[in-house]
Amino acid sequence: MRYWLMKSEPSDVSVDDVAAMPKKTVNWYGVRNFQARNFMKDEMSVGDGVLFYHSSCPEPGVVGIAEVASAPYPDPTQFDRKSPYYDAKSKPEAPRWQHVDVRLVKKTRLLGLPELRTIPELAEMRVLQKGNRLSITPVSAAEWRKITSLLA
DNA sequence: GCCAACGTTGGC
DNA sequence: GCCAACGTTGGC
Repeated sequence: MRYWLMKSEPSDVSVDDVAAMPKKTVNWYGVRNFQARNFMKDEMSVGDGVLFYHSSCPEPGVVGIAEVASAPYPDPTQFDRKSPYYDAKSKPEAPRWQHVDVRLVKKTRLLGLPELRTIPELAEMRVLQKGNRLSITPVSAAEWRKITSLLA
């Protein structure tokens, strides 16, 4: 059992959007960074804990608790010529981009970036480091416990 | 809109 | 394999 923080732009897929989806589940499409992809492809397991994070918005921060809900499989947007995530270099017989499904367990209050920065136990979190851009980052068990306790 | 950080591309 | 140029991310 591992823990992850996954960023989504709410203008694309917000926590409320996921709450409204069948089974509160969304396929985590659009990741086009190899490091983030490798976390989904190689390191995630069904049932892993996920912090649902809103980025590139007026109030960035954690807005929900979710879980990994599938094994990795090819992101369909890579083959969709109309999608902004279309990748001409990816072939169906050798897909470049694998992703997982994510199921929202519960929407929480906003635990905003400024508040996250005030919590000493979270000082090492990847998402709080300067220059961090990675859209999926590992979260330690201690960080997970701290954050979920604040959101309980 | 700005800009720091950093991943990717492509010439050599 | 190096590295400059370029594009993107994402907070402010």
